[in-house]
Amino acid sequence: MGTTLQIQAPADFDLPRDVCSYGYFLLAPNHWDVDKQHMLRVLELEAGPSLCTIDQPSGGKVRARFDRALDRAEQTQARSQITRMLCLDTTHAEIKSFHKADPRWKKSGVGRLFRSPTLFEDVIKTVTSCNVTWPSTVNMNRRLCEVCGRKSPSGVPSFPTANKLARTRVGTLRGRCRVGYRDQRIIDLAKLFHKGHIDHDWIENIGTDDEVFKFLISLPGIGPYAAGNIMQLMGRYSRLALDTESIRHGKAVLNMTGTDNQMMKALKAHYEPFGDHKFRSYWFEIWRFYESKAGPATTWRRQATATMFTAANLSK
DNA sequence: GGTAGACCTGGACGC
DNA sequence: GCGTCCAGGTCTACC
Repeated sequence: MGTTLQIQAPADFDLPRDVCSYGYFLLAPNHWDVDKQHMLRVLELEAGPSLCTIDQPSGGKVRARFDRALDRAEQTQARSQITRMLCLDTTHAEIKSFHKADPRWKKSGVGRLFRSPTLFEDVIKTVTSCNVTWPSTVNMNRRLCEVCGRKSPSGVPSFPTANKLARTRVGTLRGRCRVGYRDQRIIDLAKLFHKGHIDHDWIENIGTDDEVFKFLISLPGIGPYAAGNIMQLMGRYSRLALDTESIRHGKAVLNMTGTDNQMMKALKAHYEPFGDHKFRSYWFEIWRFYESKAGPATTWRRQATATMFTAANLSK
């Protein structure tokens, strides 16, 4: 008999909307069940991995059902991981302050961005999203779980821990996980996390945005785009994560013109009025564009998006 | 400080 | 089916 947890959620939290708010909800080991409108994924806990089904049956508390019994310490750990994934610690008041800065999103209520249960997983997912198209990111994450993850009692693999990736061979990551030149960088990052060289409290809560950005770009495989993205995944929305997709958005949706450098400057100026919320304003514009092309995100299936979100398709 | 080229995978395309 | 081209962000060497 597995454990079931009931987790308090903010009054404005809406599971399907707030899970299907950022692309990582489509990356393994996350699995969004379109028919049942619930999330399945394996969480790495103290006594080993456990498959967890997360839903919000009556629109109130979040329910998490596990495929094995969890002791008290594991329950605390699971609550903390789920809270991070779903941004349950982002209060209604914080969302309202975002809507005050950018009222376009007040009606839909969006404001929380889905993320991983750990900062480490968010960092590795970001590295796998650099210099590749979305289908490759989907495949890399699937293979990382299949090759390096541990299986829950139900036989579903987890996302590999920092400890595991720190001990994985370069050849395994390149040959079997197909991460390409990112192999050594992933191992180096895993070692930094595993050896405790990343101060989670400082990076997530104490350091200023400028200090944290400077630190992130000093890490292997992390440049300005990746650092900006990791910052938003920590709830720091004051910086943009600009890439070629931003250029496409600027041209197609904001009617901007010019060279790439001019476009980057214009994009920064465009989102400046949103201050500390600028990443969210930028992101929900992009997300709205994707949904106009592919339907509501709550209906997206991982493999379908692997062909949907190619530059060729989006520019059509 | 700015720029060019290498890094690697997988999709698209032409033959 | 095979070969070629291209997209994608980071890193390093060079000016």
